[in-house]
Amino acid sequence: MREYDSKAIEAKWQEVWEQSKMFATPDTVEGKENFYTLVEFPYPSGNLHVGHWYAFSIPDIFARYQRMNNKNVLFPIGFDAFGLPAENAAIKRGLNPREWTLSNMDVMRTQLRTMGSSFDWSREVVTCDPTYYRWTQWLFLKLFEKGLAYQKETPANWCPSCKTVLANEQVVAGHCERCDSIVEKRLMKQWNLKITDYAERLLNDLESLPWPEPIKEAQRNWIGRSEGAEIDFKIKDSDKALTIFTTRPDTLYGATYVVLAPEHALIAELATQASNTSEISAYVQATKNQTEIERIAEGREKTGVKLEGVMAINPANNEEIPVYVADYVLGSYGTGAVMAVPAHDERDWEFAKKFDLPIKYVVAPYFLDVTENSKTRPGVEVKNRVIGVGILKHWSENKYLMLDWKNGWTGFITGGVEEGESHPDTVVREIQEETGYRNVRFVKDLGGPNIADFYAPHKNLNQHVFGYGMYFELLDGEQDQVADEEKAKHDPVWIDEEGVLLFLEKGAPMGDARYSKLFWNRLKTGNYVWADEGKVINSEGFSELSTEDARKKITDSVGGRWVTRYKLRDWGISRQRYWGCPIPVVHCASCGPVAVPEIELPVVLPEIADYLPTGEGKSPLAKATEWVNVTCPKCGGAAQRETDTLDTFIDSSWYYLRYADAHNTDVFASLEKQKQWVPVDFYSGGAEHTTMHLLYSRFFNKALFDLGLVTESEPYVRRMNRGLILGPDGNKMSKSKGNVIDPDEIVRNLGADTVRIYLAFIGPYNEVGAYPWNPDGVVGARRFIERVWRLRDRITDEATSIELDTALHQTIKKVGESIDIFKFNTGVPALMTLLNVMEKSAVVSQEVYETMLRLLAPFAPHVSEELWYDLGHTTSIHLEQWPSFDVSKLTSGEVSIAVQVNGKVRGVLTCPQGTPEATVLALARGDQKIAPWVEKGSILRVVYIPDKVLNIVVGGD
RNA sequence: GCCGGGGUGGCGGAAUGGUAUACGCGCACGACUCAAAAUCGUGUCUCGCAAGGGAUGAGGGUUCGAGUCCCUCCCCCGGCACCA
Repeated sequence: MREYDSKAIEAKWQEVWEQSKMFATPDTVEGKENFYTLVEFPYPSGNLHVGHWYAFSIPDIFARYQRMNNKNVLFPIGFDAFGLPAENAAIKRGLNPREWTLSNMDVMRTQLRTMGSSFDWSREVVTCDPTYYRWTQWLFLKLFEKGLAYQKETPANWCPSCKTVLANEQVVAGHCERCDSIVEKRLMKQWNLKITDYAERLLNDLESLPWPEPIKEAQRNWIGRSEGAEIDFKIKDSDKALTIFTTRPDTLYGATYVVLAPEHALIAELATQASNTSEISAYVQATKNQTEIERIAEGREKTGVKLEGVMAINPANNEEIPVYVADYVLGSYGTGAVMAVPAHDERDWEFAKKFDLPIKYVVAPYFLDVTENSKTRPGVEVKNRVIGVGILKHWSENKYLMLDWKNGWTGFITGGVEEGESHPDTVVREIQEETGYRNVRFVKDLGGPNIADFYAPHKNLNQHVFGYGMYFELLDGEQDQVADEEKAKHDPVWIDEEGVLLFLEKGAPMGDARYSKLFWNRLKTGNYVWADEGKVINSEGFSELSTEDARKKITDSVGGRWVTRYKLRDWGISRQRYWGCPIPVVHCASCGPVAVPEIELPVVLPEIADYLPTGEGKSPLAKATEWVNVTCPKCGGAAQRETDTLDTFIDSSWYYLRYADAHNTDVFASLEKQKQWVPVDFYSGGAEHTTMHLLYSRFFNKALFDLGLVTESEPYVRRMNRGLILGPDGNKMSKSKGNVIDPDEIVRNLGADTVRIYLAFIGPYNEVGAYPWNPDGVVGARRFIERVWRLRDRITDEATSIELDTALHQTIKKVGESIDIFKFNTGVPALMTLLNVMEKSAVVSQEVYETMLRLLAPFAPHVSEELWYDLGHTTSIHLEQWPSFDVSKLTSGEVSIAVQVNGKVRGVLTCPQGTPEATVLALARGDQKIAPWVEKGSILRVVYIPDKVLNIVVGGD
């Protein structure tokens, strides 16, 4: 047979499929279910890279598979064509952004075809085309009418290089996501969408979506729902009060100062009351002008200024506490003011340490012992005990003194505090009594109390213990005699630093071990903050309540309000750019912002000569004065068009709807067509869009749903984030590293089918992995196709072996399952394994070979088509049905059973399928390899997993 | 720091709690060839002559049986950056 010429074959079939419009999708097909497979559409950057191949050619396998399973599959494609790169090209190279974009799209269309992808090009959507953005504008106006789009003067992220505003989400660690410049803050009047109105629904509706849990979790965190209390703190000598938000009102008694965000509205008023007005305004001014990056560069060192002479009153205990302004409190979250509880919040702790503010402990770590031996016993007397826990260091070595109790317990030196005795005195006394050491120096307090409940068997008491930790150093080894009575109870042992925690965990009652460990960690790390739950202490009538219990009770007692807050902020959608969808609004001096009448849509983006931003934060469109100046649609007076354009995330928030009805000139998508296709059955895209595009799009869809414009409240049924293809060196591909793989070149040399097979094979597509491109590995994929090609010459009409038949049916099952769950990296190997069996078989029937070709067709569409026709068929293999497997042919009737003795495999028996346990056992005992192991003892138990494993448990002797 | 995902041969990776290392790459040897490439065949976790032992980041646990489930710890990758 002739050579496998991938280039000629692929060109030929791509042409045939295109001419015959094989993949144009009708809206309905008799007897077929509709199935909508969507891949995030590309930005027309100019060139397809390997990442695009991974993004589009792999879901193409899935689309083709669904078609062979009798589905009417919509697999559309288009371009997310508005965006900054076009504008940058215009500015830097003097090109026309539209022409730049359109010519890039032409190049990419050609490249996309070389994949052999089965896109329906007849529904192509291009967001910069007026026939598309007409509807983007129309939908924006619907949201505007509904009150979901509004203008707001807000501090915006300002990129001095792009001369444009960025969304919070587009700022990466203080830098512009696109150009990497340092981002500043600037006040601007901008359009926003009220996504926060939908926070609750966006969160709750995640519940029933069959998405991967990590994606749902990321959205939950992004929405950031938290419940807490709003509590008013009165200002002394003033009728004012400030409202703080806290998720931990249970720590109210520990609040020792209050902090306002620099943006807080009350600062101006309070500053006049303070004696250091100018210092305060200087600080506020300084933080305002600070860029995000400067805040980070500060190394997170806390800064702030006290409002001298201004005191707030803690409503819980009426204590007067100072008020600070500090930038570690954010104006955009909660109420922009917090109560600071340094004992139970890391940030407050740092700030309090720096400004020497009081620290008050109001939550005790609480440990309830749940181990069998020492959990509290019902009906047994409960005794309160205050104990001192002493960590004692050796006088010359890095070792610590611990007790090894005869009852199996372990721990530091501890002792009950007696009436009138100080905590350190207790521990010093215990050290002398229990170990005889005399010369001890108290070094520092390790805090407390930590509370624990456990059962003490030697006293037959339930102990309710308040533990206080202390650190001591031994001055020398001078030692008294220890009483015999003490010696009988425990041995003192010196444990080196690394061994301390291990020794504790070995035998201490769990409660004891955990609070002892806490004291140890405080000693080693200096971190005294307890931000977790526990028992409330030092809080008047609320002491001894669990923190959870105390939250609402303390809130109620001070007249606080229980509220729900979200991290999610409204979506800023104004962009001071040219190359975007014009916002269809006219600003009138007397009527305010007025919607452009529907009949005048689209507001067409005018051609302009100069694409540079004005530099004052206005879009270059502001320079198109003829376009800008219009009459007000409402009053007929002079008015100006809005010159900002829309965030491109708006364009991509509804494109999946347009694919369902791409050519409709009356509506953006008719309800009838929507019902046929929406929701999207499967949506594949990049992990970077988990919280941006994916959340925006869900919001947009829900808003349209409420307007009766769409039929589904969730747009995407199944979602998968794909991974990344790295360069051969294991790094992200980049021109500077010189590790970029050019797919065009590889397709030219090895063929599109080879690249598809290799990408499918490289790793699991259902996980967000990163897979290095291995140039040798690609050759393996090519070799596989060539072997399939060569095998064609060996096919005959004779019947094939049972062995081959079994392998075939197993492969049908395996490959289908692998595609269903997007683990193509197990499907391709299954095909390779089948090929290995076929090559070794004396006879390969045409039927078996053709079945194998059908399994291969979604992966390698060109070569399978070529071979299919070569075998005499006159219609495309891609119109064939996916083969079905026969359950009875999945095994050859013989199975190999692993025989284990005490869990270790000692031999393998080949038996007819369904052999009963007794027979297998008898065979095992008669097997000369297995028998000696069985005979080593008497059989205690036999576990038999039919057709798989026989485990013989042999006992003692 | 917080959140999420992972640690299995030389490499990419496979494995409903049931014979760990499928499949591919690489490597070694052999066949074909004057020779090479291509192709085909055999081998390839590790220690051991063998019988057998040991390995899925480390340590413990549950189980007849653990890469898989539970606990403690270490390390790597991705995302977010003071969210009260």
